[in-house]
Amino acid sequence: MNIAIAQAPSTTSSRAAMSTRCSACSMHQICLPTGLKEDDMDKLDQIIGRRRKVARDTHLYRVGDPFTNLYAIRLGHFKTHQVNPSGDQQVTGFQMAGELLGMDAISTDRHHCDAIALEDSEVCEIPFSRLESLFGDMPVLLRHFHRMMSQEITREQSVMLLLGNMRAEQRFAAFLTNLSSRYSVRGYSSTDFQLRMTREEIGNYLGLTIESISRLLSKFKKRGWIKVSNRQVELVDPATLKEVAAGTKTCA
Amino acid sequence: MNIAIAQAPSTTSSRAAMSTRCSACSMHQICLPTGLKEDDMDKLDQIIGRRRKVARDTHLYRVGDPFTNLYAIRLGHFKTHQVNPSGDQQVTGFQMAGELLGMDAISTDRHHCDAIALEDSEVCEIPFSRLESLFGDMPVLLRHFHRMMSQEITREQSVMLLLGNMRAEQRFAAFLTNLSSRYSVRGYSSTDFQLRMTREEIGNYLGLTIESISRLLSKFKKRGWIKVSNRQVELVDPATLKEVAAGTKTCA
DNA sequence: CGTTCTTTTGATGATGCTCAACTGGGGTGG
DNA sequence: CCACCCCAGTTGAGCATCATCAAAAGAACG
Repeated sequence: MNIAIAQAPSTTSSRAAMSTRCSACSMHQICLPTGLKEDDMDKLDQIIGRRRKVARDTHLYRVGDPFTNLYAIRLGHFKTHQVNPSGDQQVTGFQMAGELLGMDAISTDRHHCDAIALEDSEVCEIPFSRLESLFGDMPVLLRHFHRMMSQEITREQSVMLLLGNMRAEQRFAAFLTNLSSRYSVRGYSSTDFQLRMTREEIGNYLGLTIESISRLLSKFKKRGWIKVSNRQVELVDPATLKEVAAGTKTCA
Repeated sequence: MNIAIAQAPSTTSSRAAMSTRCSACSMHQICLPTGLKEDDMDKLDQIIGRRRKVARDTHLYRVGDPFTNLYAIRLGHFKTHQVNPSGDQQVTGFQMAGELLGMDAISTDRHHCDAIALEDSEVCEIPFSRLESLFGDMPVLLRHFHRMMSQEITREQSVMLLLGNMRAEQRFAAFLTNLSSRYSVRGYSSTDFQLRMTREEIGNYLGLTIESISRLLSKFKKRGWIKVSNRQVELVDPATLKEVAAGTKTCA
């Protein structure tokens, strides 16, 4: 709960435009420009104002902030969370490179959640009104934008399934499996990765307590399904984890 | 779980185009054509192939069905649910007139959930590819479409908050309050309405059992917050219900 | 090397589930 | 018209899962 607001002297330099272009970005096969031809990608490049650094534990935006930009993650990891009237939070997602942040703000022109960097990260700032002005001439871009919004809807539906129907160990197995496949798509190891989030954040996301997460880690480790050392995780038996996630196998 | 597949002889007639137009529809202030001028609304009308009746307990679409249409609800109520590999379901939402169904299918061109009518209903079939062809010339339509997708994302986020953080009574109060405000927007009573869904469906949606729902109804009734007779509900003390939903008040 | 924060582990308890029996309304058929 | 059935819903008793509380151990950091 200790959100460091430290970002002091780097602010100006961090907002300076970096010369990186979509076509040179390793995420362009996943991110917004997917499917675009060279010249269309250039047009998109031109409206992307700046690449912005976001230091670990700092906010990219907060609930209530006016909505002007979508953000594409170039590098790093984020979490988003909602806050309800009585003050407790719900982590609604963990986002990684190539994913889009801020789509929930379109409906009301204000952000509905907080987005916070889990590590030092970089995002591309996409002014939404300028993006809209491109849609008329670039149906491919529009199409892919719709796919990304739709994908977000689908993702949230699976979280609803997870929170509404699954037991603790099933949720956690699903969580690990999900991370695994997302890293795999990005060309990283699907079996070895660092958890960028604390146990508390994982627990919050999965509707469980930090203690439960800790116990689940120990249990899975004892079963020989994973190896854990601090934040470093190795999925020793991904197949079994998938079965547990699917509910076809219980660890009694 | 008994899904009647009866719809036999009415099929052909039910799919016949009805002459109802967006401009004449009571939902056009809420639904897709929101904000459109007369002539733009006409263009939209022209691509909406048919108004289709969907009998109670029948599917509008199923998981895996190819995606060709979005559906705007003209009349009636629907539920959507997901099914996971081990066969159990999660109701992901209850939809009413003016709301859009099928947006989760855009990303993969296949439906990700089942949509089922809770009562005899009517939908407008919106061929998505034809809708896309309108976007170029009708920025207002595109804008509102984005708002509706974004709204769906926000809605699901609040369900995540509900499932992840709230106690049973809080969830149920939030559920009633949500229905109340949606009916209010549509010009119906915000305090008197029929539940179109079974206790089981409510429970599934809220991550609770049918027995819990029943007990909560009794408890709220005993407290004098609501009146219940079968599916008919009256919110006697909506203010308190909102407090309970917000978590500022517990019923110890 | 001490301080602080995160994580682990244990003991206890409450919330909501499971199982079971019962109630009541609506439809059907004798 | 009444008896019956069937299904949705209600209510109760016992129990499991996971939360809560507490304490100790381990990592991170100056």
